Amino acid sequence: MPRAKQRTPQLHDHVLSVAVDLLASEGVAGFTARRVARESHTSTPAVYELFGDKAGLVREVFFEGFRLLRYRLDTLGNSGDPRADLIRLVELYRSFVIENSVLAQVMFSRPFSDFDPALSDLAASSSVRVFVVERVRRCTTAGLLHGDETDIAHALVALIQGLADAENAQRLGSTRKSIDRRWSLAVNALLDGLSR
Amino acid sequence: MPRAKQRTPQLHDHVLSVAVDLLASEGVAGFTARRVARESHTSTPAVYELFGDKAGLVREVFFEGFRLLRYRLDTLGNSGDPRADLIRLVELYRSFVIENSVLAQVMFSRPFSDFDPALSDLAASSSVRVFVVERVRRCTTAGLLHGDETDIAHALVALIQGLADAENAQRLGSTRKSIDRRWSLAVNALLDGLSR
DNA sequence: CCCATATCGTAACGCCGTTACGATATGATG
DNA sequence: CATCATATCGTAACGGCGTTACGATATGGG
Repeated sequence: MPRAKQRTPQLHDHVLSVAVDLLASEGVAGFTARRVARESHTSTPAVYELFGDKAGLVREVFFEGFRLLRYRLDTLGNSGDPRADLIRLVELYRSFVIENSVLAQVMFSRPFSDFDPALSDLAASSSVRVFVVERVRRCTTAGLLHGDETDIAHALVALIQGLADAENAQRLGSTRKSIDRRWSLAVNALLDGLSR
Repeated sequence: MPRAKQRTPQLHDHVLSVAVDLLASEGVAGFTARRVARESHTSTPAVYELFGDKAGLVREVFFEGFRLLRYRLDTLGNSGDPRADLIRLVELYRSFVIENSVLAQVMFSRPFSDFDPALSDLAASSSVRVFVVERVRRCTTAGLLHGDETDIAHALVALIQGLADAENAQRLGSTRKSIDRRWSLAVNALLDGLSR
């Protein structure tokens, strides 16, 4: 028998964890398959056997991002005020995108011209939206919002995404105060407009 | 005296025009300095003398994008119904982003890990927002919207951007009908929420 | 002890961004 | 008219990337 295999699922997980860290620390430009391999103390062909190609590596980081966001959302409680809970959902979503800005780029933009999420990959993002839909439904059943929950969730998520992108690109304002004010204005206006 | 210069401002403009076309036709992955040079019937060092580096080339495409968007917006008339005009502004903005999706990526995402728009570059995007602010002001002075015009413009642009990104990524829905419905719901809800 | 073979990493290929540098063209000079 | 100085040009090089062919290697079975 030949030598024991080193390119195991364990190594896969280790490399993926290193990849997520490297992406956060070095940004999109520093994220190369060779670099990930070196940082993981393995060889480049090992990474290619484990992930197929660079797009495959990015895809798994993409999935990991949605998993992390979902974990964060799951910590949200239920205060009995569905609209206040929705506001806190927005704040959590915002803080995730701001704190993990490069990861969020991979999730919501396509900074690597390789990996273009196919429709099947988009299931990851819909798993997060399912969560939002559920919190929206609590508002509609309480009579605080009116309309289709999925449509409302799409609108809310799009607004959050647009605001977060603008904030990340320093397009939303120059002071923390003005940025906060615009977040609050936009989200409250959207919810107000949906409440009648 | 040495030979006549070929790397003139005229060549600069020609290369830029080729670059914009190449970006649209080949996407981010196919957009390389070498390729732009070849397509422009010139040499790679010529492109580098004219634009400094690849980031400089992308930066000029970025500016050109905002110029084109601004031209489109300038075609908007004044119907006497400021809110309806704002809706048409949204539709024009949307169609621009959808029709020029790769160009819009360069304007609003950072698909090239080189070029990171500095604060001075963001003046380009603010020139467009100034236009939006003006149309919002017509609503506020008519009593149709209430609040600071700049804040409202930021909220509206962020929503448009988020919806357009979602639509481009096929995240906003699977049918034209549902996508249109969500655009309409979101924009009208935001304006409704700002109208009191 | 030797061998078959699965597994490994070195090194190659073509492409990229970038630039050094030799080739070249052209007006000025003797 | 021949020579020269020099600004301008494009070829070709360098290192790094994604990707992979292939020779080296380790290890259980005969």
